[in-house]
Amino acid sequence: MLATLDAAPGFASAQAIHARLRASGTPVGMATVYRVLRDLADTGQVDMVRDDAGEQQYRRCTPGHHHHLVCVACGRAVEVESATVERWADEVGRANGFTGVHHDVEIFGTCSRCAAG
Amino acid sequence: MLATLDAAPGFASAQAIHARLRASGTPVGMATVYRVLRDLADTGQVDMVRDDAGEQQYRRCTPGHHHHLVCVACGRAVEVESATVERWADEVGRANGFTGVHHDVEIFGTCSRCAAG
DNA sequence: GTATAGAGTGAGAATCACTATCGATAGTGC
DNA sequence: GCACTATCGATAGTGATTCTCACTCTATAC
Repeated sequence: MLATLDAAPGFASAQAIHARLRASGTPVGMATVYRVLRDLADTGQVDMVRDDAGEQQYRRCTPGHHHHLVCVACGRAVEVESATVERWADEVGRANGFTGVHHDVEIFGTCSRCAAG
Repeated sequence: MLATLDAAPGFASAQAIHARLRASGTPVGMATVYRVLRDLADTGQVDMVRDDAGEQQYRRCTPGHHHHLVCVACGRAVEVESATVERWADEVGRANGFTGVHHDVEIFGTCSRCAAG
């Protein structure tokens, strides 16, 4: 399961993971895929986000707070950390009287490999 | 339709908008709500995001690029602009060889009114 | 004033991702 | 070997969204 996630370059949808497992000869059920993915997401071993189509996308991640730079063409994702944004988000929240502030940041673009053709 | 969106303090789900319209005596169909919302989103008159439950949330927005500071308790949303993040996102994209870079940023927290009780 | 074409609408069916349930099976301790 | 438990896969169910289609309303031509 984790191996399958590792094999993917970027984000993979639950549907895609299920299909890939079946294709590789593992007759795993939809329910199991969702169960395992939810557990992994709970324990912070994978990142879970919703895409525009409403599908849940999972990705093998290093633990800890970070953001992603995602290629819109191939789905490859680069992990990004920045004290700048963390500080900015905190400040914006505080300036508006918000408490318990957290944030989501995603950067999209076309990676050099895809841009090259 | 726009008036109904304007009446909401923050984000409103398609379901909620539909319910509110029906409640206010406008026997509008689900299909129409989604049609209009999609059109409005296409023309940039409303912002469309997906929440964790996979529902589409719509919000009346000022046109142009900006981000939101959203109260997790009441849903109230404050529009936020910052050259800092724009610059940072561009830089991160460029540093990793990405082109056509854009980004999504959402900040969450509890607003002072909700924190007060 | 009447007929017709066209766009827009609402109700309900269909679809899709996801979740809950349930019976079957494998594993464990006695 | 037997009873119990945990886990799994299949399947039915759920809820949001989209599609379909018949209907209505408006504008235009006659």
